[in-house]
Amino acid sequence: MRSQLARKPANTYHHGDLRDALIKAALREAEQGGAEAISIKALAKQLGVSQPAPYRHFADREALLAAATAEAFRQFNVILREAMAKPTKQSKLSLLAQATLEFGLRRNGIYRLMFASRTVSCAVKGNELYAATRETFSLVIEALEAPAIGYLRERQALKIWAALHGVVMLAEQGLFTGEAAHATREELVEDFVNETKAALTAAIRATRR
Amino acid sequence: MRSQLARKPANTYHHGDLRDALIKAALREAEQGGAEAISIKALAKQLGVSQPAPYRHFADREALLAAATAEAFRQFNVILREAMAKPTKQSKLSLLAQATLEFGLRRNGIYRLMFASRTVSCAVKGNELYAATRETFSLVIEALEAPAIGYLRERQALKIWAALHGVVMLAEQGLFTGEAAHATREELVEDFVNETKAALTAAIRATRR
DNA sequence: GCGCGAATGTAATAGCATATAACTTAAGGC
DNA sequence: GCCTTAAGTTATATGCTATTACATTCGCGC
Repeated sequence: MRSQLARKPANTYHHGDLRDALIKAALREAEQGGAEAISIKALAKQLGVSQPAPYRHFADREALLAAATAEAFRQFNVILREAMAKPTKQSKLSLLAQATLEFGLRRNGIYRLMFASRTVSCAVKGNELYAATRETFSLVIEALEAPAIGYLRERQALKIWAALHGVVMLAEQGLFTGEAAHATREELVEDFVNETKAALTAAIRATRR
Repeated sequence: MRSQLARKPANTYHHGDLRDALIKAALREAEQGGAEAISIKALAKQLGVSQPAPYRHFADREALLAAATAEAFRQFNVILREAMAKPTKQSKLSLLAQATLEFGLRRNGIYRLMFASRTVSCAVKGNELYAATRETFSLVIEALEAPAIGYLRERQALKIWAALHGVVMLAEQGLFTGEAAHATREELVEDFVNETKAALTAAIRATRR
């Protein structure tokens, strides 16, 4: 098992860990230009193998994208977990929200790959991609720090996730310009976070009575 | 100026309105598979012209996508306007939200084209694409039916837009499954609408005092 | 350690898409 | 009516995906 980003040594026949190297390299490419920037041919050249070699590990380009997307979700999950564990006075939800915004903007190519519908929608139960996305959802629920009340907690998790996702997408597309620029992305995110907290405490109070 | 979806008649040399026909045909393709489904070559074949013919009207594929995206935004704007004009007891904001959700899901290929970052982010001031997206934003502001209070109205418009966009995207990717499925997309959207209204009335009350 | 099957990589090639260059046809102003 | 120019055509270069047939190595049973 060799270093995962390495080219194949010139005098060897087998790369050693091509599958993993392809995924890593694909993510590196996606960092800049999203899914479109991922070319099987280019990756093969980078890694020093012939063009068809990747097809030994992935049925087609879609399969590689799916694997790379799953890996991206896992990396995202790690970042969210770390963010929530940060020792600070801020709530877990606020930390998760800020981390999501930062990831979505600073690593936008990868973020776009993750939500490039075509790929994610091929996530089926039992899939590694399915598992990774479900874990993200679990982390959002965890960030709410609220007890289960019917499915209200799940509902709030979905809402805040959707809101965060929307902010990232619109921001990336330069729709925060003109008059709209007077609200920063961070402000909007904090608004959503506070509304979520308010809705949760209200619901909890309601059930106590 | 001939019918815009028509093929070129076999015995003529000029198509007559190829530019427009290309945009319309591109949107028809995008309806199914988003931006990726748009192929210059395929469009040319459909319209009965040679492959390079489209390049007389668009510098490259990106330019065609940008034009198609602008047209999609204009069609979207028309739909939003019609929805808000519907005679009903519901608020304009609620109508706009429902229309957005429906458009985003039922015509998802086109919706994805519209927000395929690569394209939208090339919207520059003075651009037709820029104009179309700004008009969408204006419609959201209009839907709020609220007076201008600093930039608070714009901020709420951005928030609800982002939230709606997020719901559409997550829903399309099948993330409303499992426990999450207990909240329908329509419910989430209505939640966001109500929170927006509440925030606005609160802000208006605050300034009156 | 030897042999053999499975895994992995290569060379050659087909097919499709973007894009450019050089040439042709039609339209419209003067 | 001529002549510029917009619009379309044929031919072609380049790049990507994917398949087929062939070559090499790994590792496991013996």
